[in-house]
Amino acid sequence: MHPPFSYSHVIYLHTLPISVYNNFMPLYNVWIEHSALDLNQTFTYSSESVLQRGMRVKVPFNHRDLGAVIMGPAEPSSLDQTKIKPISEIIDEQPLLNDELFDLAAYISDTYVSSMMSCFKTMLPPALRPQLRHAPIVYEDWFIRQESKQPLTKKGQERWTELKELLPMKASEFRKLAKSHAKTYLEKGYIKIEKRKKRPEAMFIEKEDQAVALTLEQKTAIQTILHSKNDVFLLHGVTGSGKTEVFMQLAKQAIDQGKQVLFLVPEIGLTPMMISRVRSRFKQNIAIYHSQMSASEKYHQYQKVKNDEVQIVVGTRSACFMPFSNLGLILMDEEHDTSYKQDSMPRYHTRDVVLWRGKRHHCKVVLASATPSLESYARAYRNVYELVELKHRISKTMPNIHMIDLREEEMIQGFSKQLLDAIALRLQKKEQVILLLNRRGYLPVVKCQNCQEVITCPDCGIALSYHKSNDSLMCHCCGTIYRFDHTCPHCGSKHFFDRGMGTEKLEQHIAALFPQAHIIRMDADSTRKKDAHTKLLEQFEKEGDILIGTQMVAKGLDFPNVTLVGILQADAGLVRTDYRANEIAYEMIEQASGRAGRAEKEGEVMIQTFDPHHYVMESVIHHNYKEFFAKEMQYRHLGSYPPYVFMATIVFSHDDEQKAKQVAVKAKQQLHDARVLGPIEISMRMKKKRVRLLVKDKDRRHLETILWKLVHELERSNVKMEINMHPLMLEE
DNA sequence: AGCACGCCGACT
DNA sequence: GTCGGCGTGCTC
Repeated sequence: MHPPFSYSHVIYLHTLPISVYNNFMPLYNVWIEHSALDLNQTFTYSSESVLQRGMRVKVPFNHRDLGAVIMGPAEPSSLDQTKIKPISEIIDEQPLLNDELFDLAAYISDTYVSSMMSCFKTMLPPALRPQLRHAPIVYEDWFIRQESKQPLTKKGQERWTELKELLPMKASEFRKLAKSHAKTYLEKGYIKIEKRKKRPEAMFIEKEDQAVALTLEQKTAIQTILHSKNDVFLLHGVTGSGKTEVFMQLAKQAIDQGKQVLFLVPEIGLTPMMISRVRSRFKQNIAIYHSQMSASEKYHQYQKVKNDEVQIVVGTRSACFMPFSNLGLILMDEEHDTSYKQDSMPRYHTRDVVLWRGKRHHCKVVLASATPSLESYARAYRNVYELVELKHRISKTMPNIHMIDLREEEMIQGFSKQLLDAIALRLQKKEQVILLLNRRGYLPVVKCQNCQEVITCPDCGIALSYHKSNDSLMCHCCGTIYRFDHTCPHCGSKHFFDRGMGTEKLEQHIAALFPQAHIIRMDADSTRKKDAHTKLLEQFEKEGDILIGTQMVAKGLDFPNVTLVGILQADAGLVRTDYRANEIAYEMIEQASGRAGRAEKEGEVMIQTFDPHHYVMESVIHHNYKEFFAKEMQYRHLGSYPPYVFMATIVFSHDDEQKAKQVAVKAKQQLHDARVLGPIEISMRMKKKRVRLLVKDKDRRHLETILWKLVHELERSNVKMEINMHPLMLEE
């Protein structure tokens, strides 16, 4: 029926109608969530509705619908108007992210050179991530009171006067109480059913926790923080000095002023216990957020904060993104802990996030640790942060530390006689012992078994790694390969490798030596099951004599009856396989020492070492962090490491190693105005060969700028590139 | 990633 | 002629 001319008209309508239509429709830029591509650019779509920044939508993208987040209105620019498609679905009626969180996403994207979408995904609880339509909300029936004139039996009327006071109540609970009456009340209209969102309450081990009297030192610390004109504090308190109590009192102050508090704890086995302590102090006013919670629990806690139902949030890393409206204080416990840095994109550090939020909310931020990170202490040293110190234990005495010089000691199955005697003494006194075994470095380090000399790179100052395939030594910092002649340059010995001893083997030995003792082993193997960590510790507290384990027994434990801590291979961490090796070694030994003698009984620490005069050991003996700091800063200065420079690693991965290397070399050329080390080959992951560059720059902004430029220029390459800004470890 | 497009060989 | 093999390239 169509006349000939209308045929061409139809074609016209099919090729250009959208542009005609779009002249009347507002345009929006959106960020798209793509399963494979890390799209770090906005795309323009049209919509009839008025949309706000931070709302989630669905958009057609290359023949399918994808989740996206609105950035804001777009100008009808030079972009080919015919390409613009309409938004297919609007998910949120209100923006999911408020202005502050949106700006925070932009800050993280900027400083960690990662896409905006990856930031959104990290900041939101799993249930609200862009690709999902709805949060998994579980409903349950509740009974609500209602007026009714319908007659009841005498008995029914009597029960009703009692029961009506309890409403509203969960239907299942009411039925238990009212039995058959429930049905009658419902039929006669005295109650009605309402569907309510189920509120999953996490399981907690309730421990009574009450405010305790403060020491003068604690009081002074609190007063300093409250009345200082500064906003950021580094609370350096020795182990057992009562930092937590200082936190609690500061938090209470802020809450009493009607403000919100964020209390961050590291992600370790003890996290649930620490959280329950804070919870028992603050009761109903609290939201809890940590990695072991389910998606629906996280969602619920997130909503509580968003609806202003709580005044304090306690949680691990991801809790730093909670949607606060009126933040008055941020507390970050154990600020040196590596679990505060995310190990996937965006590789943000929680410390940076809380400093940013603190500034935004004009609130105080307290970073605390017995062993602060070198970066934080350096900032305190330069008065960027105000240093507040707790130098004394509540129990008054720090544990005595004995170095056991293994060069002069006879060893029995990995234990020196001195240590064995000390253990026997404690067992006799019915006191408890913790034995810490260092994990050896993950790279095969070449260490002379005769004189303990470690072969290091003359340029980078870190230990060389042995590569079996070509019987050579390689520096994993700069990539230089050295010949290995199997002779110690120091003493001429030819014995280089030793067989390390695992926790399991040591447990067997100690069990054979002390057959009557109850020994509990804690390592990656024995704590794999859910809650195994908590159970093992409860068991130890109740009936254990000896707790033996890897670094996880060094952190946060607070058992009053532990009077001896033995560190078996203290030197393992002193080998510089990484620029932070000594910092980690110091932290571990100092933290482990802190587990001894926390109450009235005096504590003792025994450290087995081949190198008792190493500066890490000497600083530990005197519990002298400042001494360690000064020495370590010299090393960082000489080797050009943080905090003297800003660093980033770039990992290139591909099936073909040569291809990855080619792109890395190209990248290195582009980064010519920074100091670039590598490329070096690193361990494979996901069946891909990987190659790494290390970039150093004195100017943080400059480093960010050149890396962003690199990202844009290598976007089209088929070699995957991952940037780790301010890495805490070089090897992955 | 996916999905379309395109260019070639095999087959009703 | 046309069905389907998979290499290439793009996604508002």
